[in-house]
Amino acid sequence: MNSNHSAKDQHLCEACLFKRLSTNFISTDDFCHIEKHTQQLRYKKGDTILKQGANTTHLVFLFKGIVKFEFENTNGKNLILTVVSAPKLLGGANMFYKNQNLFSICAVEDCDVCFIELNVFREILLKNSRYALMLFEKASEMFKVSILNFISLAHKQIHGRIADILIYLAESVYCSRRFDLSLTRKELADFAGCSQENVIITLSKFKKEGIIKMEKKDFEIVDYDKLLTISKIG
Amino acid sequence: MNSNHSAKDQHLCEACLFKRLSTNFISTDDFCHIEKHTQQLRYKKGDTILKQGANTTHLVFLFKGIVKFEFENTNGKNLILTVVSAPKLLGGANMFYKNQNLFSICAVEDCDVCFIELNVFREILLKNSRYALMLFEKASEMFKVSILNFISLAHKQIHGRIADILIYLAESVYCSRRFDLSLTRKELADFAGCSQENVIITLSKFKKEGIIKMEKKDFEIVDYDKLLTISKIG
DNA sequence: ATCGAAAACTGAAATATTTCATATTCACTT
DNA sequence: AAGTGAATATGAAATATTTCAGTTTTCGAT
Repeated sequence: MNSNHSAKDQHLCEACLFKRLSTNFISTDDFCHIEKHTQQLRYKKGDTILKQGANTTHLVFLFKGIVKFEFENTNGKNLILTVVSAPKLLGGANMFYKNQNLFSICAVEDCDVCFIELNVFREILLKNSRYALMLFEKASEMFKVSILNFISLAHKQIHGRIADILIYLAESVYCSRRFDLSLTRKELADFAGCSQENVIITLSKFKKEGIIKMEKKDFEIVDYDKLLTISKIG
Repeated sequence: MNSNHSAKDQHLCEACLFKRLSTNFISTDDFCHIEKHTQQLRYKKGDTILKQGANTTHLVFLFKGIVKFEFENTNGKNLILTVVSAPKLLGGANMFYKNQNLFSICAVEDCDVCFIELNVFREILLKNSRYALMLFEKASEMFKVSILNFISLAHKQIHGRIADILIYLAESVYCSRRFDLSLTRKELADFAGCSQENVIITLSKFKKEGIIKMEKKDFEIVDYDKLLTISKIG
């Protein structure tokens, strides 16, 4: 089932955003060292990129595609912690903690990623504290997003939570009020922490009230302000 | 109402855990530099130590007492993100992010804390990357706890959430199965993300079933295994 | 010691959410 | 082109949770 294979048409590191960002902080030599211990891979929609419970040995730079962070419960229930789109450095939360992956990272769209060896990366961080601090700021930013998700989940009802998710997807994942949703209704439910049926009912309601247009996977936020209001009142 | 005052009987830095931990990684000179830019303060139960929305200018080392991390919503609802007891370095999440406090930190027991100037601390981190990475690891650990809270909240019902909270308090805050709870029932509700009444009903149920003993603020976990089971099935 | 405000508690009604049963559509394989 | 399983959709019943109204208890300030 795991259909990744070394990408034939390798993206050149020259064009890579991560390289451009990094070489503002570290020497070209240091980046080359990272590059030597990096493997480029391609994943199909549905593939698992990092598996919950496995040892954290690599950092992942997502340079194309969309992934979900998914926590699988012992009783089979899933929870999606967040959804992010390229370009993004993944594993920030665990980046500096030698341990097991807290959650899985799965492709919800075809993805191209680079696997960077963590121990090599750590060496570079030790040599370049300014770089380390910059990356930690980025990780803190991700932490912030998680906290806000957490808050939404904790004291909003379904309408507010679904509104939050639609806003988040439009703002931070698809960067457009109209998008072709990569997630199933079930995955939306895992994201909102509710039942599938409740997602469907709520989306239908938003559609009836003219807040969104929705045709299968094709979504468009029509009344953004109303969505913000729903988010606010919870 | 803010009843903090410079502690008369200052704790000596010599005895401080934070100093002992730090000087494993940085020079005594560097630690003295931190010390010079540190202020020791005492807070009463109920006082706010760091205010949500204020600029993050200091790191806080809590060396005595218990605090809650509280997010205040626009519509007046509160959410407690976590509760931690001394000794602990607070502000790890925002530590390397020059910004506003995402949430308030309030004393739920009388607290003694040291305020450390963030810009001074940053300098030291830049000079001592090994120290920085060690602190990142600690911050990541806190992040992990938040994620697990988040998961509990997201797909457990009240029984499971209250069980989780009791386990957490016993294990990580009071370090004993019997404890004098510093939080009100309302605060427990803010922690569990539910109504006050629901907390009371659930605790009464646990008491009736012989899982806990509870007399006012005096709590004791009697049947720890049953609590674990409840936590597991959600 | 007393007063008043805040906290703890209880039961009933209202509301939100899940579960279950069933139908339809969609995507994909043969 | 037909068949299969997954995804989407809908309504009703069961369950969980909140809200409300009212009572008792606790705790700190005077």
